[in-house]
Amino acid sequence: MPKSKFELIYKELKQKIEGLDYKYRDFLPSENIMIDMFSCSRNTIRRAVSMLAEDGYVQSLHGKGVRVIYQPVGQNSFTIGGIESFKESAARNNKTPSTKVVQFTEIIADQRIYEKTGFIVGSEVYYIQRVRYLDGKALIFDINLLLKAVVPGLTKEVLEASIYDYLENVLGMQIVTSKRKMTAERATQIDEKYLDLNGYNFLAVISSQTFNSDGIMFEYTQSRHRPDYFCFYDTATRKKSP
Amino acid sequence: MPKSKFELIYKELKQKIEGLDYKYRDFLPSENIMIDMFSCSRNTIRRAVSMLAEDGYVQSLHGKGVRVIYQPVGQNSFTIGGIESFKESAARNNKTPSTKVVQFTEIIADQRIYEKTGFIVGSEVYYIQRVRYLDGKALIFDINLLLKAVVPGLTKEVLEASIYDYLENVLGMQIVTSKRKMTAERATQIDEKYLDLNGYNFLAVISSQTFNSDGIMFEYTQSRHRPDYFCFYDTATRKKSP
DNA sequence: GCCGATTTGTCCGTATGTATC
DNA sequence: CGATACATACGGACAAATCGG
Repeated sequence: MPKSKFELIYKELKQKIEGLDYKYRDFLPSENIMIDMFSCSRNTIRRAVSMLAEDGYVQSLHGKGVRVIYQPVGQNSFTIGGIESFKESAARNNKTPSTKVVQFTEIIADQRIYEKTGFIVGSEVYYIQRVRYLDGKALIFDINLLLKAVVPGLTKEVLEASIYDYLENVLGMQIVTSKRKMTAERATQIDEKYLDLNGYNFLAVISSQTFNSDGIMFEYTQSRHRPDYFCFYDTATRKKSP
Repeated sequence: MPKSKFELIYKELKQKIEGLDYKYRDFLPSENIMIDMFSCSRNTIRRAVSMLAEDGYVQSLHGKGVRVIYQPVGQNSFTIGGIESFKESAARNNKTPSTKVVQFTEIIADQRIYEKTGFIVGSEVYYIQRVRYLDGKALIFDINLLLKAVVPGLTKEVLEASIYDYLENVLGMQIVTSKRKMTAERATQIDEKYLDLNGYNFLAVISSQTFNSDGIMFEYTQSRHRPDYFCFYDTATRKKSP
């Protein structure tokens, strides 16, 4: 099942940039040249390039060309992309991840919950608290609220494994958009109870709403990370005026 | 000077969503209808809609329509994506901002600075430390490194006002892309010395690299925020596969 | 400073594919 | 099945910025 053309071009250019075929401050070949290289229309090239720009790999300069602004990462410089998921960061560091469910009940969303999560008042939701471990260290405290109507038959076993796998592979749901909010907060008594805080009295917190392919918000998650195991990346392009 | 067509359409749709003409879970008019509404081509509509999707305002559903996923927010917004200066964000929140320069020297980038900031070794850079006040409270500690070659004639007076104003309005420079990294860190002695921490012993930290319209990274900033005055928003759209 | 070549930016029209209902 | 809606792709036209002669 081949991907669409613009994705293939995007991927190829991205690999060439990461592989330093195109280096920091280089220009990409011009659009007309790439049209021949990839035998496609100009729009298709432009689409691939604009995706690279969103990723912070390149920057288009009117009348001049498309310049590479990607720099290979040292450990402290900037990588690309959003949040590193629990699973991904575990894999990258060769750590063994595990999960413990400490709370699993059902509640009805009231006004207070609506303001905090965005769930419409009266919705039946699952309320879940989980602790995430890396190599035996309790580093992340996760609070999940899931719309019961959208996620029927949720069990503790699923939660111990991966909600995400269950939604995609078992229920066939596609997750499309996710809105996130980053803050830094003082550790609560709950955090201290469950996490291995190693002297820290504060946490990096990501709160997020997730929308499925029906455009319905079905999940609210708050993920509370020990700060030394957390990092969040982003690329912004300036817009003309509000 | 009128903006481009897709921007006007984007803006109008955005306002209608914010004004609740199109509400959460509504569908936008179909593309064909909007083609008539705005008398334009399909591509132009699609471009405006995809920008709204990037902002987390709508979500396109193949074969069904474009659904609104915007919900009006509570009071605490700092930035909803995009690059925004301290002054701009203060103005938007109706606060009175001020700035004090506590350090302003020149240095040469060495290997250590390169790894931390991305400045090429040997570059001459200005090194600046500033304290930012909102309504008289010292809330943000900013460290700026600016490429001297790109920002000649920088003075303390400029720093007290706004670097971005100077760059954009005086030097006519356009800021295009910014890569950011968010972490939570323990407060240092410097932070404690200059900031009004109100009992907090940690900070929300944004480190960012900024690129100008020549595609050159000319600025590295680390912005250290008191956590209760900090919030960072982001919207992610799921990509198919790696 | 002007002109022309090159390059990216905006916009249009059309055709075809695919998902939903 | 057909109608509707979004997704991908193509090709062409003109504008705007840049650069070299």
